[in-house]
Amino acid sequence: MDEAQRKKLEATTRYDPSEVEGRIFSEWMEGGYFHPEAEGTAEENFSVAIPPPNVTGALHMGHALNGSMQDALVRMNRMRGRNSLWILGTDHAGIATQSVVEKELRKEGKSRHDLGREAFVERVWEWRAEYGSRIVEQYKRLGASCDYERERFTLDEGYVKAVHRVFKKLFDKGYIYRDNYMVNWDPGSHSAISDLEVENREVEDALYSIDYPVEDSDQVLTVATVRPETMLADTAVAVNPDDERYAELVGKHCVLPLVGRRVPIIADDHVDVEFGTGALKITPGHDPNDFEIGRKHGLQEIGVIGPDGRMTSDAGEFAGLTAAEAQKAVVEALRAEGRLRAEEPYVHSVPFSHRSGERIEPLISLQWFCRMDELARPAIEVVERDEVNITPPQWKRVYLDWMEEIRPWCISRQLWWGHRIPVWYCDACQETIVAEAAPERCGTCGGELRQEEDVLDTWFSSAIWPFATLGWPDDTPELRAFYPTSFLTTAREILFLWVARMIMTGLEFPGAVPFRDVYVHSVIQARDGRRMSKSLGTGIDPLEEIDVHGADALRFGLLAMSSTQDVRFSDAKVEQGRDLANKLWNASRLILLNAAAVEPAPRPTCVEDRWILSRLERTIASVTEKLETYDFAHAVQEAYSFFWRDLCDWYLEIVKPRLYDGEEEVSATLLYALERVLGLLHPTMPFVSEEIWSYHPAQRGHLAVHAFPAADESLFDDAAEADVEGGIGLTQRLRAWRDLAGVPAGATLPAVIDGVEPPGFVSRLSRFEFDGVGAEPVASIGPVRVLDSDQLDGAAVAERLEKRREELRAEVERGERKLGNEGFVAKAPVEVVEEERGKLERYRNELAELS
RNA sequence: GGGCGCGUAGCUCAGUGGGAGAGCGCUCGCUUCACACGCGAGAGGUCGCUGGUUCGAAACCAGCCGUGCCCACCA
Repeated sequence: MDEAQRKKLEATTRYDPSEVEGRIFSEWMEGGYFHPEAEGTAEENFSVAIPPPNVTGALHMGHALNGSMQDALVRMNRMRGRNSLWILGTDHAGIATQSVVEKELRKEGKSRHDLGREAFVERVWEWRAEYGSRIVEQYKRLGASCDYERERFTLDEGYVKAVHRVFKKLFDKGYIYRDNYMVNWDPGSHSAISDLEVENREVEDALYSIDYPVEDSDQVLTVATVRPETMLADTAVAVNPDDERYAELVGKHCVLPLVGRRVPIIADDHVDVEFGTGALKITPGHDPNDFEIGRKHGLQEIGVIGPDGRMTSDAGEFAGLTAAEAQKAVVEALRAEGRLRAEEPYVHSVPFSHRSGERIEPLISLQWFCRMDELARPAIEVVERDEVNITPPQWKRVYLDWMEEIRPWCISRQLWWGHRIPVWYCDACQETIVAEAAPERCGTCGGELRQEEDVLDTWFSSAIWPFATLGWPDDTPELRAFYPTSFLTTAREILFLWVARMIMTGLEFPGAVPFRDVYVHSVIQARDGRRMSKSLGTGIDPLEEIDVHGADALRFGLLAMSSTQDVRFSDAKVEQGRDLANKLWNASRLILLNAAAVEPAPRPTCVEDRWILSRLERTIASVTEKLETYDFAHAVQEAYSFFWRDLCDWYLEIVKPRLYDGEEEVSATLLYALERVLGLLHPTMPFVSEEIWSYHPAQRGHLAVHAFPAADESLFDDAAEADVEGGIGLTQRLRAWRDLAGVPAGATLPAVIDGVEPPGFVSRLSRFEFDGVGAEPVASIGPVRVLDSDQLDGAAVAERLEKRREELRAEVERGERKLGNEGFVAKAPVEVVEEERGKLERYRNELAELS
């Protein structure tokens, strides 16, 4: 510490994160600490792949929490000397990014179709060049020690190569195929989306009952539906095979009202006898269940609603109407024909697009699919065998259940922004070519080729993130040094969407699990318990919290509030973090400005020294263990409590006289403790710990690459802990007695010791002189006999005394009752009974003294 | 319909069988030479309800009530 530093330390009584954080971060970057060489093996090294945020994204609390946890472990391992890589990058986020740019175009009065595909995609790249680094910069504000030199993007050149390789391989294995199939059509993004991008919401609709006349009879079959407009595409009516009411109708036909088409009456056990009339209209073209039934029975598939959400020409007179308009018109027409039997309100759950928010239109369309069964099997096994460990453990079951039920994945999207599917068609000879790189001409007939228009689901590329970012499919040094990665932290909502798929592709391609541990972190809710969401306006901006309280405060707060359950955002916890940073700063000022010039080392000379060293080392052991097991909430709270309570409230107060005296032993011990506390806290509070470290006499380089403390068990000392904790307890009782007896805060009271001498600090911290003479004892607190003096108010003392007697009587009564219970004495463990006896005796003795 | 959580001090949350805890808030006292983002001392909980297991339950079991999330093709 030079003179300028000393002056600054003396003058700065308040830690100011805004002055520190930018400067410290630049120093880290200049040091190149976050950019490890690709050396060694994945076994020796430590690596984490960040869940890539959307390139359109802004840092939200989920990122901030997840980032704080990853950074804590990455920093801890880096400090331990392991070659540590935290790979960072962004996801091209097909629909989200395309929408942002389309919105921009709309402001200019244009659509993407005005530009054409090529120009539009060019435009999205421009957008990305301008705005795509926002979230990366925000991770820097958080202090995340990612390797910013190895930043990746899911559409960059090498990544495209990896995606094509995966597509080709899966196609060659027969997993990827093209089919006309029922998909979730999102009219908002004009694309198919996967099951996982659909959310069901409760909606109040009307349930219509419609009479379908049975051919050559005066009977009618009444069907119930919430979507009467789809009756135009009905190709059957189904009843349950066991339903006796309709047994003789099966095999006959109905005649569709309005349409006039003959449709068969079929039997299928999907039909619920109890529901409505027990007759179900079958619309294979517009309902997922009906689609399955239709395929099973070989029914015709008619589509009356098009991709634009409007009725097609097959809808006859209703063609051109939107589905909603058609619904009204069809209902009116049915009413007019007297076919509408009933209409009643009906609440049911309806699929909506998670992407655009619009109601999903189930449609049959030509899409690319990936069969999942073969990929899922090994991914199930590695989790069953705990080769991939999921914490908290209840998520293992959830993962396995979902994987057992996995269905084909619709991987094509009707978008322009994304990985264009590497498939080419020859119109001349109808050949389909799947290739990793664009072929020149058709290999069969030499004809012109036309590339598939669709792009891949964004999650298709995210699924290979842990190895594609390391250079796969090439055999790169990075891949050898950092794959498999060490662990993954994630929000539970992407357990299926992303985590499961990474495990599947990891096993299929590099041939090893992508990570050994998956930690599913808690969800931080808004202050009022609702979800944090942009649309609800309930989001809390982490950047604002960083601006106001500092990154360390936010990191501490988020970790502290993130127990395994879901938890509401707590300003108090962030403020607790802010206060801790300030307390660290000020306690460090006390030590650094007063310590003698000595080497930091444990140099205990008395019981208090042995006590604090024991507590320090035990805290290091415990906090470390909690960090390693992803118990971040308890880790930070325990570090807080050791530092604030034990070190500041007690030890620093105890040793101040020795410190001011320039005593070398206590200086060495304090500098040692400070060095270790800074190291211990650095993974969770990197900025303030790094800043303070720059003033520490042992500082030879940055704390970010200084050794993380390993607990020194030789300093554990049960006897010293017991002695000092006894002294602390006595001090607290003495202080409480003074307060309740109305003694002025500054007064020193005379007393004598009758019994075991307490540790030396008790007298000073409680402001009692233990060598008082002459006066009568008026109170007894442990071994301390308080002597009468003119600073005491007799009435208050008497009142205090009586209160204590009351407490003791209650304690004695409690003890007697417990020990009088024969069952307790006979069945409880001996040590528990002995402890009770000891306590009872102490309370009886004290009560006797006071009477 | 199935699954997983949660209900502990005014608030947000710890606490998995032996005397109810933390942070914030509140009350009282401290301009004590690191820190008022501070120091000291307090007040404040029939641990959702009802049964059960146990010498002993906030904790274990059952049921109920309340609440949140995930999954699911009953029109």
